Amino acid sequence: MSEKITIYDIAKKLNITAATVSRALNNNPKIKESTRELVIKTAASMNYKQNKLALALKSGRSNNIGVIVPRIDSNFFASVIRGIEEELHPHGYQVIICQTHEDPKRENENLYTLIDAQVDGILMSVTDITNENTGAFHYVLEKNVPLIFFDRSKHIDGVSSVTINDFKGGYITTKHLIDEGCKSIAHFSGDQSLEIFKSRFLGYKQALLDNGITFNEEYVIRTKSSVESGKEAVNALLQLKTPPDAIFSSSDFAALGAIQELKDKNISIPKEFCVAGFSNEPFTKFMELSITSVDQSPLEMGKMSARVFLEQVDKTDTIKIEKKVVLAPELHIRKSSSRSTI
Amino acid sequence: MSEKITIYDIAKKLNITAATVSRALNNNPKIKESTRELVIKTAASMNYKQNKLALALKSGRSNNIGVIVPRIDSNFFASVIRGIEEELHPHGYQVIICQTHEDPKRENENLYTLIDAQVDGILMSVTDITNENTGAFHYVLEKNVPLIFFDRSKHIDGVSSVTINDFKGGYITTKHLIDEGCKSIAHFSGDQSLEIFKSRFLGYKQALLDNGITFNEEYVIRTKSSVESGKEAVNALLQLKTPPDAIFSSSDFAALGAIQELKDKNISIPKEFCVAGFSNEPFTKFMELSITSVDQSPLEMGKMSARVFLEQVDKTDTIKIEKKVVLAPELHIRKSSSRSTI
DNA sequence: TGTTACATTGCAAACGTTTGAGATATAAAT
DNA sequence: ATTTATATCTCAAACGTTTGCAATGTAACA
Repeated sequence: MSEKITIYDIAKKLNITAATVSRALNNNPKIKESTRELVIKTAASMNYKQNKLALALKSGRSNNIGVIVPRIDSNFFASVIRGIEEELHPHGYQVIICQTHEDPKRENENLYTLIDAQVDGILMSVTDITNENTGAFHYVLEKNVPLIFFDRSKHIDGVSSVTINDFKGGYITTKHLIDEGCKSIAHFSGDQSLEIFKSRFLGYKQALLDNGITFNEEYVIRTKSSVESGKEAVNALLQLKTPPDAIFSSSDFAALGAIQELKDKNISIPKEFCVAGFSNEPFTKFMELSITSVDQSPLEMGKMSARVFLEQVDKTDTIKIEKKVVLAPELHIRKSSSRSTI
Repeated sequence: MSEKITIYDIAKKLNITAATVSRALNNNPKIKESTRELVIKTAASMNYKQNKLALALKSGRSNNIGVIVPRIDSNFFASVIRGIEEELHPHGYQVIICQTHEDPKRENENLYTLIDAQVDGILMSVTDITNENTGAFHYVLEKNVPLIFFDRSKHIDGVSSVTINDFKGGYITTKHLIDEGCKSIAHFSGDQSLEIFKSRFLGYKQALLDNGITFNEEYVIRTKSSVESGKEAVNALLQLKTPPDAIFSSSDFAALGAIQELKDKNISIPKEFCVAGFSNEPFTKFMELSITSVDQSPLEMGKMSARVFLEQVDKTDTIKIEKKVVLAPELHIRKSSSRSTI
């Protein structure tokens, strides 16, 4: 049943050689038009399909690209992947996805596996920037496989990245809270070994300074990206001698947790307390008390990463162009921080 | 820089043949222990990496599996993919993802592309069951590549599937609404050419009949899975001579739209009107007025699909085992339909 | 010493394609 | 008629593995 037919089968049928068949199918100009047509026609009639694996082995290119993310079931990463897939699909690339679950070991393992599987490029979001074991990354670079970071990046020579301006995201959000009349603004931060969280924090801090508000170390709390974590954090804040009157959270989930807890304590939002999140998760705009949040345009980020990859691939120049694309964050102001419109 | 080293390089260095190297590395018992150790050691020292493409060409197995979904940036599909990836990763499979955007043409194209890329199996959610052009599916089956449907399935001989019991999902949800005292229950349905929507509708209908409520054709509205569509639909319902007092929606998004519109019209939920959705999207439990919804356990569905694939692969028996796994839906009762707890 | 058995290793084909270099044929130019 | 150029095609190697079969070596046994 369904035996694989190769260019040899076509060649035998037409009494020509496999090389001619190959050239005919690849539109090589050295082939006479009439034979080309004949080959193409009989190839079709014999239901010939090119063996991609053989081609990959011969050419060394698999037409696969690898994408590594912490996890795929998050709106942000799923959207980025969608962008990547949509941009690369027309170019004949298939997308292989890997998850790290925030584990540097898994990250390394995925990198090695992808390279060993001969992918033509790797697009990834780093899990832990402090991980000094950059062996896997250099393994990628040695093999001359384009490597592109998106969102969570790491400074490595010759590696391009597509990120958003997290500093600005933190800045404009904090500024917005100040403009709404908030006097003491707290901050929920993620793991600051990741540059995105560091930058959001610095943007927050700078906005405070620029507006004459003294920075208070006590107001910065390390949270995880979960509702529960947000609840715990806001409770810690409320037990301070001088609790804040606003929160800029690096996570929409933590922001939601804070809001739920504040409501439980009958603290009115946004009148007494304002909250803003980050990522523009779908639920933030669905809530009755919709949540102000920073949009990271994940779809665009994915497409842009893919485009950077396309520029990079095929450039066999040893002079790698290191491209740094920085997208602009967009603050979506909603009820959780809109005192003016009430 | 970084020349590819092959088993021939190792062989040359040790003055043995490549075949021996290959066997040594693959733990073939015909190789003397001492040479095996020697080979392994020098392979490591030379930084040898097996060429997966060559292996794939030789064996005909790529160690890739394809996953086709309508779109990846939906919580449900992303979670299924996560489940698939986590189950298959330990077995050395990589996951290639493709999107159809509900377009049967794209679906066919993806099927052909994946087969041509020599994947070892295809796990997919169908876009349109009425699509009579089953050529691509048979192409897959001819090649003897395991094909497994998840969630949205299609009846094809020899194809396994992993779904949830949508009929039951529709039934228990409707029954729940009846138990809460709702007398006239409307239904938002998706494209009934898809079995999942047909089944949910039938479950809904059956529950009505079993409880002495006459089925009313007017109460069934075809919606898209969007907030906007839900708003339009509920408005249509409210303009009927005898509007319903509850909605069982096949989409959480449409359910949300309905709720927003009902609130706008000052109709109290759940006192005057109950709403229940389907899919258990994250936002349903985050809302202040949390939304009752049917959980489809996507993670479990993904893992189960992967397991079915693993059972199927390697079974070169022409007798294909056609396995139909049906998971149980779980109703998460929340505020939007809980009159009793108020 | 010759035979047998067994453990190791080598040889070469196979997977299906691409591609540089050589071969043949055809036509044009001298 | 001989050379030159060009168009078209064939040969064979290469990509890096795996694997059936043959070959070698060694030890035991008769």
